[in-house]
Amino acid sequence: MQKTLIETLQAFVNAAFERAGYDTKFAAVRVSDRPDLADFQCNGLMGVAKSQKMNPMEAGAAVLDALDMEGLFEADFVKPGFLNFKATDAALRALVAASAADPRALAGRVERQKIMVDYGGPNLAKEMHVGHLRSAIVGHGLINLLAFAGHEVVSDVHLGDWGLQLGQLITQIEEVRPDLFEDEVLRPITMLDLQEWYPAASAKSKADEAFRDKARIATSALQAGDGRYMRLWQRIVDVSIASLRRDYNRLGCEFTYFYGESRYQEMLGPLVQSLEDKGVAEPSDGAIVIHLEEDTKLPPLMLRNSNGGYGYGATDLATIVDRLETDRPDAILYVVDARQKMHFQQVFLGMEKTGLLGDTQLEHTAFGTVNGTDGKPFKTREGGVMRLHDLMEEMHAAARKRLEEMGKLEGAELEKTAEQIAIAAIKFGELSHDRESNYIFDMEQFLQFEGKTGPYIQYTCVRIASLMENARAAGLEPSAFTEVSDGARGLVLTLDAFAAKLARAVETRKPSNMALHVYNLANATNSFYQSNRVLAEGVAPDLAASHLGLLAAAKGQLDLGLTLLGIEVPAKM
RNA sequence: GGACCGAUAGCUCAGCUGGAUAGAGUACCUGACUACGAAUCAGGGGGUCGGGGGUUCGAAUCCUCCUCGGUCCGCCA
Repeated sequence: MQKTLIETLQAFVNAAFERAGYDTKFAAVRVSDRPDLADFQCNGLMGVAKSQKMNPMEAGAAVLDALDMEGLFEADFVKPGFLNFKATDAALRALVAASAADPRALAGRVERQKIMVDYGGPNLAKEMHVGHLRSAIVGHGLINLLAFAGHEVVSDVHLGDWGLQLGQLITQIEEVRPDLFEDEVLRPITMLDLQEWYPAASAKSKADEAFRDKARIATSALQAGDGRYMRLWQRIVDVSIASLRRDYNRLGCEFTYFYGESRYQEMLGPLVQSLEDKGVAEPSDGAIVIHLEEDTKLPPLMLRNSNGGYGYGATDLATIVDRLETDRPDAILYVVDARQKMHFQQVFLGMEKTGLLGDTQLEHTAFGTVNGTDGKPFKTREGGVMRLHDLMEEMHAAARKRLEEMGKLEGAELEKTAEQIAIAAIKFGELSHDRESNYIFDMEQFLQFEGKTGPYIQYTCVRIASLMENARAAGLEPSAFTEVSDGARGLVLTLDAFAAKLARAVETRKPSNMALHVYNLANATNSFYQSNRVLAEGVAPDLAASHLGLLAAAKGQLDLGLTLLGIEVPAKM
């Protein structure tokens, strides 16, 4: 593994701080926010001065004196107490050489863990809509990043295929389409049907108490394994999963397991019973709950309601127990809406109290809600939710239109590329936002392919690839990067930041760190490309080959970064 | 009533453990295509970082109060 410039520099600075007798906690080196003055900076000397009650200038002089950077950096100590560093040409050349040889060379390694990512989490009988994008895209990006960083990753979609919602749906079908229960006339059920029945059932359940009771009874009957209900349920499952898989495939989301809540049904009774026997769970108002600590101010975790039905508190515990037994993960990440924060606090605390958890870490990798331009949860102009399928179609059509205008592609190739661009726009639009904050979904902005977008980054890759081809045709091949110019400096330093951004993305579970890095890299690449001609009159072959060498390194990292985000790079666009 | 999250340019968002002139994109204005691909690049205008107080040599960042949003608060998931 090749060390990055900043890692190398950090080691030098740490050593100097030690030699000067200062705590290395003050030695942190960062990318300079004043690129006109320096590549990297260390601000810790003012902290040293404070803690040692001395003048920062003295501390700076001491560190400067103790600093040995083997000719790779130049140091400068300025006014209030900033230690500025500039990488030498030799250091920049070495960095590009390593990155060009293998874009993965700069990435650091983590202590390998087995991490389970629970993402997706769609409910049956509902088609996916834009609200499902975040879990799908953030979750999938996270899987790629975690695996690339060296973790062993397994994933599970954790379908909402059980519980009252299904009881409601079945009750609704009983009322409007009793014929569907007759096995001999197996009429097909479509997503369109479910799309109609499900919201109706949900609304009726809120308004109509009699319906609600029937739905509860139906739920219990289903959970008890009633034959008629189970056969209907299975048909709903089949049609729903086909629809879900279609959308997930199109987004490129992969799952180790496509399990649902129903899988744990058999475990619920015995689990709750055993917890009751152990004294962890106890009766409360006719229900069975786990009381959480008083000082947490959390309500108790409900395991079984007063009707004898099991809720998702029990299901979530059973799911964890099952995962601990079968996969033995070191950590389970729940890529789930932030609105469920309290629920996960309850589940995690409840799980601890069972004594079954061991060393496994449970994390709620929460994300904010998707709002419309009015700041309220996203709705289309017609007031409904936008189907994910429709969003993808609209994006595809916009990309197709653009490609037709460009006139470089046609036929099947054009369609394939339009799809790659559409998915890139959607994914980057999602991934460039911090997952924890809410964000505003604006179709106008999604349809934008210029500026800070996925297609912009793809376009950068396509152009560099095209340049490489032209150069080869002209008899020019990339060589080692030797000609360090001011224009190249920014690009090299951006290449250097990859490892730190990757590490941060993995630590914080935020793919946005990588998304923004890839954008910065594309930006730096375009900037360099624009002002450093390769194939032009009067450009010396050595200089051109050196430029190509740098661009090759940039292209390698762009491709890698996009792959990690789950974004494909078209050959042409 | 309790708890959590948020408020940064007209709009959409970055800003890592407090640091040197608060950054992008978009929109607006200007310049660069007989093209190494203009889905690009270069430049310009635009900000009392929601408000008050505090800590500090130094605050968008930490503490506190207030205002305004959003979310959650035992038998839905």
